[in-house]
Amino acid sequence: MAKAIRYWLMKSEPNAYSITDLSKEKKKTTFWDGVRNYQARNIMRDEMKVGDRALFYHSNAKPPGVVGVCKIVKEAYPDFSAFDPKDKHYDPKSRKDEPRWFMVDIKLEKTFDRIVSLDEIKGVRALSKMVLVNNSRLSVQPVTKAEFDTILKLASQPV
DNA sequence: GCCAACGTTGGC
DNA sequence: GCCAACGTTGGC
Repeated sequence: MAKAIRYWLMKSEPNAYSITDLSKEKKKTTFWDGVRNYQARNIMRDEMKVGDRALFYHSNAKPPGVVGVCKIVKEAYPDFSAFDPKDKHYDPKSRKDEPRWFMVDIKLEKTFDRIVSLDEIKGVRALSKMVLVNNSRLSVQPVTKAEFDTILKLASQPV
């Protein structure tokens, strides 16, 4: 039997890159570059597998919250934005022969009819253990299947 | 724009 | 290896 898929949450500031931007991409697919946090990198590099699902979260938004679902379509490979001195996320310590930062490709699967806001998430008991609520700074984080399903259910219900 | 909570850096 | 200083994240 195939290994069970896993669930994640990935943050982006909509000012920088929103779910609408992703929806306009060719094949609705993009590479998740610019992650410069080791914990987040390790998750992408070591744990994310093709077929896994990720909640797409808008941070620094009004309101912040989950806005859709994506699917991992390509497993970790070197984040080339770290090699480009002109890139905002340039890191001279990452070298092509020894890359420090990695990224995955994600494909938009569904944009929610409504945002499931952080405020709402905080009010749901079943979601009180989410990493989002307890270690709010991690930009790529694990989500349990139960949490994932709960968010999907909320998104399908009127506010 | 503020600032708390983290993460990273670098001197020692 | 400690820890102060600094930088970043992200909610508010």
